[in-house]
Amino acid sequence: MQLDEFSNIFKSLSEPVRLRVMYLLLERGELCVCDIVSSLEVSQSVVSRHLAYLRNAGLVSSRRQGVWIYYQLAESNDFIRQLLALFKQSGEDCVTLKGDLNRLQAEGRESNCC
Amino acid sequence: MQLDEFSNIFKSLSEPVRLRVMYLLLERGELCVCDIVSSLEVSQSVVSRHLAYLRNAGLVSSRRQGVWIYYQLAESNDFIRQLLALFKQSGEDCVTLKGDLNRLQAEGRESNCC
DNA sequence: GAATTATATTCGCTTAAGCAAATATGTACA
DNA sequence: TGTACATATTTGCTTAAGCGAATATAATTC
Repeated sequence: MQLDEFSNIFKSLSEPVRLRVMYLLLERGELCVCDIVSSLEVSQSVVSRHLAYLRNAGLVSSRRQGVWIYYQLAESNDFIRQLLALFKQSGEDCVTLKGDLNRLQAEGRESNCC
Repeated sequence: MQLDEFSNIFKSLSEPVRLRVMYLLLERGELCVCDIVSSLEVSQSVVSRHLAYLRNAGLVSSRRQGVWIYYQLAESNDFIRQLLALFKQSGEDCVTLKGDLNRLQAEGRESNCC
């Protein structure tokens, strides 16, 4: 890994909404945009732009299934994997991240999309 | 750790000059500003501003000794320690980071400051 | 206390990155 | 074909963050 790669990864993770998205994907594996939107309680266009950012950065990948687009963590090198594992573990104590996860699970039961 | 703390740490590490400074400190423990300046080959004011940024972020601390100000890594929590350890390890393969370190060692022998 | 050196900070400027609102694209289904 | 829905992208704007050049501060030495 070269210097720009390190800084790009850290920059990708320096934005709160992107961190929240990454945490959900770390915990849940694969999610469609509408689930992320309602879990984070952030506007659709904001979520979409940050997903595009993460995709360009190579941190997530997406697949289309009908109308829905599912995002998941991209395959990545040792550094990124370990970094994300560390973040996942340390995120346990984070109120916001846990809240997102709870909202996701709550809405999963009575989902109106996907 | 809460969400802002995560994002602030990542933002601090998202800038190439700051990453280079952090790597030198990880490898060498304690350095004065003039050593960092000549090792990175970046202007004094740029280095100084990034050091201030890192200090505000709580990632480094400094002590004065006469005219010189020495910087070192600050004490920090598990997340930061592990993150930096991972970065240090992965930085082994980075041309720029290794170059900085080499220049630091070379100039150490015939140092004109500190 | 004046000159020198190391470091920090300010000023003026430019570029990147964020948001909200609006619009476009692509799929499904009648 | 047309309407509806999920998602992406564009536009216009504002704010944050970077830089170089210049200036300020603080310690040292003469």
